[in-house]
Amino acid sequence: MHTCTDAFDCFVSRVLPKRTGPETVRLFRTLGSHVHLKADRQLHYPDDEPTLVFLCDGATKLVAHASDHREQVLAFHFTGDLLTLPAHGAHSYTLEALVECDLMTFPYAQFLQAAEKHQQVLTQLLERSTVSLQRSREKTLTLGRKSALERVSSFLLSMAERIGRGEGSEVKLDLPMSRRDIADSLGLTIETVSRQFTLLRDQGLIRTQGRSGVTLLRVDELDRRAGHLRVAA
Amino acid sequence: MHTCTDAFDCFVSRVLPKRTGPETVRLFRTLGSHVHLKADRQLHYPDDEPTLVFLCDGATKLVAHASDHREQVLAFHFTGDLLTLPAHGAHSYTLEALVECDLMTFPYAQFLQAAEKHQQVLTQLLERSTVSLQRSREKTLTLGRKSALERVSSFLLSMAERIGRGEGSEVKLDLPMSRRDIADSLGLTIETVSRQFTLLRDQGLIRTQGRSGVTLLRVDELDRRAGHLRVAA
DNA sequence: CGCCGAGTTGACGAGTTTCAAGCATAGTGG
DNA sequence: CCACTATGCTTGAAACTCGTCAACTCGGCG
Repeated sequence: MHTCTDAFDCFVSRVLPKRTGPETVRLFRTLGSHVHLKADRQLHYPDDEPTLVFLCDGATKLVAHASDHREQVLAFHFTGDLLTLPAHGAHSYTLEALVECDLMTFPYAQFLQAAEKHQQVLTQLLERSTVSLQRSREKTLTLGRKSALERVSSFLLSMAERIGRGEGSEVKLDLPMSRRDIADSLGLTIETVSRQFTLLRDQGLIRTQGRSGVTLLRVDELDRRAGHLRVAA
Repeated sequence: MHTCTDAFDCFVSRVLPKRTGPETVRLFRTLGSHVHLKADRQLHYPDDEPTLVFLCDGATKLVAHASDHREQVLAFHFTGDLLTLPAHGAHSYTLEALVECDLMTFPYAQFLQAAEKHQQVLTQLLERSTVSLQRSREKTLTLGRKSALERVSSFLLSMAERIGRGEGSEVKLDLPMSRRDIADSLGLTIETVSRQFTLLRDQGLIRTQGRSGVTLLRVDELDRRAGHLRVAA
């Protein structure tokens, strides 16, 4: 469990550049608010302006809502991630906790204004925004052109990269999100996701332990199932 | 037709902040290269590093390639847009001209380094990157959770916003992309796209003139077909 | 005016969703 | 500590949307 101060220190050390002066730290501290979210709770924020969120500890999902109660998970975030929660437009967006979370929130416009005098902060923001864009683009390809099996394989590989613990040639995962979250992230139904897990298990590419435990046994084969381009070699 | 210098001036006036000193202009000029692309040609660039591209004039598509010759259009760009062409990772990316184009290209890392001393340039980059991310997220929702009719309606509305000419309650569009490009952008086939156009035409929501001309007759109804959230009112 | 490629339309089939039932898992209380 | 229960996950069958294949039409260019 972190205190509010710990959380901010965490933010400073991860996002603000090294050797940030104490007055800069104070500046950003006054802009931010610390929020603690229990699992399955969502962040409340003014819908008329975007919010910058730093995830001090935990895991979250960014959800877009369309008409008819349909939901699409746009991204998952883990400890140390920085994300922008968009203002509501043609669709609305919410940030929901997958597990108990500590986060720092900043009004986007104010943060940006404060950051203008600190290039290194801007650079950090830009870099993280670029990473988010890159992930979003990968997701676009996945949703637009891939089959259910390819999507689930891609998902497992991408999670392995972000929260996997390598053990020899295997990679162990402890997924904080439910099958529903995975389905909403991949544009599938929970039933289809479940069927693909079963398929991969039957083919000996993964093993599952309980609801959240997954072990990737054959990363190379998963890569092929994911429809990744073969490296010309 | 623009000369190389015109193109750069265009870049300066649109991306660099007003009142950029002449030495700054020179700095960025030396980093960039001017490229002229005929329709259907693609930009060649070193695949090991990302490239920053400013579209001085024309229209382009950013395409991601998966295995098996499948293509996904990640984004369309029009005159004045700034975009980042990612380095090849699990998938490869190309930028292709939809019509004759003038563009300026910059090695991303070098540009960023040069920009570090010019906060306003960084701010511009960040702002445009954020817009791209926002568009990409909307696309994610579209591809993940919408039917063919909703996707095509969303597409038409988004194009109307970017390149539409309002005429009374109608909006006229001159689409620079083919049905194949639209299909590749929406994760559908050309046949399905064609069928949705026919449906919307039969319902009196759009009119088509030739291959590229589309007139949106009932924007409100298209909004409903697009699955946008009704504004609570 | 005629050609060629882009776009449209139709019939059929594959893959995913939907609906329904049964099972496992993790948390709860005896 | 173990049975109980609620919830999430898995499995199966039927329905439906969209993709595939094929034939045909239209529009723009020589």
